[in-house]
Amino acid sequence: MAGRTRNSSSKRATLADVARAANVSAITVSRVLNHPDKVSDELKNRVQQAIDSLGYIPNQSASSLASSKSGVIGVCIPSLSNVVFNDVLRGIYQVAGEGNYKVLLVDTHYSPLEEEKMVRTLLSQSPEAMIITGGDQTRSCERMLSQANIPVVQIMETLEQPLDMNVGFSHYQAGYDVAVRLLETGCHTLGFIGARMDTRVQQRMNGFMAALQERDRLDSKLIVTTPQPSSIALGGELLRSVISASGGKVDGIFCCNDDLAMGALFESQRMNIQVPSQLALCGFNDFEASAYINPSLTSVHVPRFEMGVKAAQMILDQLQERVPANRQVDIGYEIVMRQSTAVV
Amino acid sequence: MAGRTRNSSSKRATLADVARAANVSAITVSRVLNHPDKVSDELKNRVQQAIDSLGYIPNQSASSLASSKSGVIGVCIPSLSNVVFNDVLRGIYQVAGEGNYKVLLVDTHYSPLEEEKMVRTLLSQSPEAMIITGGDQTRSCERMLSQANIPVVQIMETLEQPLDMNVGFSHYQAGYDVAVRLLETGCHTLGFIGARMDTRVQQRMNGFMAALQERDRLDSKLIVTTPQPSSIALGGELLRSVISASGGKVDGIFCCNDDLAMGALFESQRMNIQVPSQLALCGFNDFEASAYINPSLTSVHVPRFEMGVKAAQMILDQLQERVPANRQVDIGYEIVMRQSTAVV
DNA sequence: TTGTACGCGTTATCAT
DNA sequence: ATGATAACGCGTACAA
Repeated sequence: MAGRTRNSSSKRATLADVARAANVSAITVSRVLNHPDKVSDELKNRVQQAIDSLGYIPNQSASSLASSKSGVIGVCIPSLSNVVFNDVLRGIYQVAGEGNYKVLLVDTHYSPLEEEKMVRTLLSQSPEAMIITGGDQTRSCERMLSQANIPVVQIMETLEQPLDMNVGFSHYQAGYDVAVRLLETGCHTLGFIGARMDTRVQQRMNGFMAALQERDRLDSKLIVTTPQPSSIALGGELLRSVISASGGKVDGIFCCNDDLAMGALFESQRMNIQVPSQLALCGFNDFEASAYINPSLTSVHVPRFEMGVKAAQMILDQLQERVPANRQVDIGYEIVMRQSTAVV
Repeated sequence: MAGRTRNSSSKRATLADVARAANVSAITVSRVLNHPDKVSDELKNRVQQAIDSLGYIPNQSASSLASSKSGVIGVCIPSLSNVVFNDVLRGIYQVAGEGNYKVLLVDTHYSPLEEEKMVRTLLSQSPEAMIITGGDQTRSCERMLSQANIPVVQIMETLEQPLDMNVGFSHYQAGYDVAVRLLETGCHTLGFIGARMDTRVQQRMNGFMAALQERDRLDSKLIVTTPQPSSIALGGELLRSVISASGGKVDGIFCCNDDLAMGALFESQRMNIQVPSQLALCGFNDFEASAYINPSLTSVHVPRFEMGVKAAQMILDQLQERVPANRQVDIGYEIVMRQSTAVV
């Protein structure tokens, strides 16, 4: 009873309701909405009025079912808290929005099994395309994805064998390059601190270690990692570990991301260790703070927004049958040398 | 032709396909999926095998249409880049996931008009509930929301007249309290820097100014704002503005968020201004870095994750007909005094 | 416990 | 340019 007082408790208007109000057939209403050019101006006006007065909102489920077009792009990222994905998502949302696609976003918590479950959930929404992070899917997940027969873009890293399309860069090469650059600035004893250790962080570490190994500079005691999620606090802890492992001799550290690097920097300040004269620090991802902190932080800049944009564009191109120029894109990166590493 | 080579290009399996393969009726398959307890073990096994071998994934559009249950919660936030929403979203996703709800997330770019459009888009997906930021909706948006007849939670700030449910805190009171605390630490000339200036930032500013006004300490020249999006770089610029507007006399600044505060801190360091002895700084939102930076940053801590959790919980309670204990929750905040403000 | 018939709201197809 | 009819894939209601 009480609930019946507002007419808002009456059922949502349907195409048929609008059609009745406008004295036309349902399909005409549908056309006004989806192919306005195929309807005469007179009917268009009548229908539009009925739509407005009824507050009609199309039922996308019915539309999807009838047209097998959901207008949804599924997106899988490993973590909602990791700021790195903010920019990527922004790029995806921007392009998707422009193309009138909705984004269904899920968080896999860095777990391939959870990813598999989430992909199943996404696929049940009949997405027209998927964007998924990295290449670490379960077999079953890969199978679902390929059976879905929709465009799939794997992002964040370049893959040897993408499921379909791919936008990213080589974390291995980036790590390798960082080692080389740090050596060039005169570092002698290099360490690495890494948290979370997902496949991409591992690649950075592998590249870094390979470069050192090739030059006979690798001391694996100075490679300190933890599966814990990355944080500033952790950066401080890991810094202490490396310093003590090196007996105080480490003079350059590659931090697997800028959180860790900032933590290491703050901790250095507290320990009265001069950066960069006593200790060089290099981060990864180039957060905004890295450029402004004192001393400013050398970091690996990655065009994350552009990566999101590119991924979404490749999908739209594909969906609109414009064949995308490339099915695999290396978006690159740039090591930005700042005050936390010595001038060469 | 080429496209026909993989059987993956054949159509997605349906309930009927599974039913045929398992030699049962469609409804039985549906029951295995949704009410497994109502099916005999034998049939359950047969059906499950058919499901697995066909790689059947339910069509949520059809399900939504038939049951008018979409399993979707719509979420509106004003910005994907603003880190503040990460934690809130994490809370929402966690609780929603546990309740087997999917989240459809949209970004309104701080524009009520875009919000209205996005809400329309969300509603077309027949969400079972909505979470929306703040109370600054257009009339038309409010109407749609109430006509949708679903639980709606407005988050991030406490509202006088919520559309439905509400979780947040008083930004006005927080700003007021900051002024009081800064005065208590011995500041004489207080300024404010604010960016973006959405309604919540305005509330913080209003509260701050009111406290100063009441104590005859308000110098409106020292209230410096810009509609530009907040950033660390901007914090530095705004700091300079306030300092010059005050003729160098400002000795305490409330920054509308931690980005700005960090920018102000970094700039102070470059200008050789001692924090807090010459200048006290207080931020807002208490990012992780604020606790570790040197000097550590006084800031207003807000339980964002908890806010997201609470909002989602209120919705689940409502959807499961457990009447929620409260329809409006003040999640509170805490001013965390650190090194960037003097000890009292 | 299992099945049949029908409807959910929309669009595709084919007519007019 | 407009309309009638039949899907789309699933769940509800009821029947057996």
